[in-house]
Amino acid sequence: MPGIEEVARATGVSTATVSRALRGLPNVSDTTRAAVRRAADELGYVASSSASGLASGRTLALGVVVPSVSRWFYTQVMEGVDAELRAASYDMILFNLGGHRGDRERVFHRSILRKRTDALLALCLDFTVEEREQLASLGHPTIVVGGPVKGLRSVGIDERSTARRATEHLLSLGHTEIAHLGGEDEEGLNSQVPAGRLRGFTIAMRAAGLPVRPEWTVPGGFALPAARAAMNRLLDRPGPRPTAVFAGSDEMAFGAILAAGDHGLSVPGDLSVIGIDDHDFSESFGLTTMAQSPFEQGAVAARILLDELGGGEPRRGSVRSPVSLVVRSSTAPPRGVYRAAPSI
Amino acid sequence: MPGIEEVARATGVSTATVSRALRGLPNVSDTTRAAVRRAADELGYVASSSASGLASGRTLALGVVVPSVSRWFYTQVMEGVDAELRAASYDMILFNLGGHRGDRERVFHRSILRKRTDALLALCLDFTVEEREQLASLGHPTIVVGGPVKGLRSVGIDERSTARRATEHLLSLGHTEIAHLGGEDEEGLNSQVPAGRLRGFTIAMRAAGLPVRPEWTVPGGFALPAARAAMNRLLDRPGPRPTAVFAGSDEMAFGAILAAGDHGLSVPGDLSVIGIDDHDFSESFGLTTMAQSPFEQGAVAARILLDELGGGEPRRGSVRSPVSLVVRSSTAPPRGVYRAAPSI
DNA sequence: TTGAAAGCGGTACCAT
DNA sequence: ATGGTACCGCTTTCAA
Repeated sequence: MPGIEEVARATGVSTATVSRALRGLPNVSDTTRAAVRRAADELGYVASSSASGLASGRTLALGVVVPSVSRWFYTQVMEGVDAELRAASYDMILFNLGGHRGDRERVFHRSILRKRTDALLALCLDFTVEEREQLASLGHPTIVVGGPVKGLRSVGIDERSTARRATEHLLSLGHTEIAHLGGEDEEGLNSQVPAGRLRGFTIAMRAAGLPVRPEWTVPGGFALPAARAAMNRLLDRPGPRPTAVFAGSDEMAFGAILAAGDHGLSVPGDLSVIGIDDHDFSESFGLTTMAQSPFEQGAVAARILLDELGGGEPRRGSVRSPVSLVVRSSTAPPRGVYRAAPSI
Repeated sequence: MPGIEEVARATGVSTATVSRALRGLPNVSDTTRAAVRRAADELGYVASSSASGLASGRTLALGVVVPSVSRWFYTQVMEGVDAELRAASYDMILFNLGGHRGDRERVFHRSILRKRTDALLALCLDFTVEEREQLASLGHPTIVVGGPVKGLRSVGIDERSTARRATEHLLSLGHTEIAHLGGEDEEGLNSQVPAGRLRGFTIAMRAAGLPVRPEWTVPGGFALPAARAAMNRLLDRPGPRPTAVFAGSDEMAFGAILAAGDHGLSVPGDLSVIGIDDHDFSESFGLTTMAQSPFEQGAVAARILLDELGGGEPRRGSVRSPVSLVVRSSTAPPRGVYRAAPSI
């Protein structure tokens, strides 16, 4: 592990010139630069990030705060962020809250504030007032992906209109008995997301003059097993059953499809199911869904931060990421409703 | 963002004492330590990681090299690693190869070798000779999770015996016509994993006196859609069909189950399916599988590195992580085979 | 275009 | 138990 001095010695120039040459700064003759590069290569010299970080004040690292690392949405965002970081030669420091509310404070104090990063990207988190102040005091560019946070820029879809469009798809097929399988508020997670989706559902139902039945509005926990159980409980209820269900995420939609199977109901024959996400498995399951691209959202957010770090004007305001309806085979008109085939 | 000097000034002690007090080192009076702690808290002082890293030579960060971040196994390992790191107040630097072979060199050069980390944990990667030398020259403790690498310690399951046991489960049910849906060698990924699983399958079949039919030994790409397509092609073939399939991962097993459905075959009636992993979705799909715990593997590997960094004796040799057969509803005797119910 | 030298903000050794 | 003080390895003026 040679230091910069060795390279300087080998090249016969000063460490200042080595530093400049290696970082591509101007005012270094081509011949010198080439010689330095070669010497560095041969010696296997790589600058110490601690030393350059200390001296320059920039760490060339981005902090990413995630609620957990094992959910489709988060992994996709991370891939998107990472793709941008790689292109810019930035490293990624992963601050995983791992679902533990208690560790959250530690992550903030011991890690995020340690100046290990030049900027911060947070996923689907709500911040407390104190946390926001700490972030602000760091003076780092910050951005949020997935769910707006008061006082912070964000990149994400319009939760409400996405949910509304999903619901309208079911309505347009002729459904009127529609259940809502939603994500619940998880501690510390951004509650705007499930709330916005429920709101969009409600708006669509109201606009169609339909009631939102509380007993058909159930929390699905954002994960397959919980959603399946919740849907099974819903289907177990005496009385009429819904003919369609809007799930707040594709994973929950998978749960709904399985629950339908548990009850001997066919999809979409007896139950139409629509989700939000376009999960990697959705095509395989023939799930109709509102597709979003968390990869793109992560990439866009990372770009914004990198641009700012690169000296660009801070980009104010939030970015709305596009969504699109992907119709597959999990939605169809309810039994008894026949419509003319669309003309070609 | 106050520096250590401010804290020293506020407390009336030297920066040396502040440093000792805050890091919990001995030889600091209780009263002094308390005063320093309070002052630091009030001022919002947090040591700069660059500065302490430069001065101490330790970064309090662990590098984790992953082939990609969006696969179940990797995310689970990451969670396990992270749990240990949090407990030890270590940060995690994520080096994602993101599937790009070309970026791999950059990751190695620009990032891993930048001394940003104290130790390195790699997932399911094969290293080139050159890469191994670079790692060695870093002098950092290194470990691999998932698939043995020559010259490096590793934590992982016994691929071969796991596959053998999975196959034996099918054999014990009376199956003789068994297909193998395997992962293929992906560039830069550890080829030992799919190879070991295929080998274990072959061993079990041979031991049972059964042939391994090449046309029933198909690559499934380790992901659901590809596996489904591969299985569909297999089932499309004229002639006899397998009555069971051993999938090299649960995700591929899901693909096999869906492919069975595509062909109007019932699982396990017409086709038994077994996988390896115990994926989050496996219980929901009733998949029989050889369960492993990547979370645990990640945690164990991280512990080994942390112990070593903490001054413990380097732990030589590899760790075998346990697996267990979890029988669910995707496996049953082939049609026409009746066996006595097991006595209770 | 290049070099000299003063930090960057801590840590750790040596005194006291 | 505490303070003084050389560094740690690189970046960045300022001069030449």
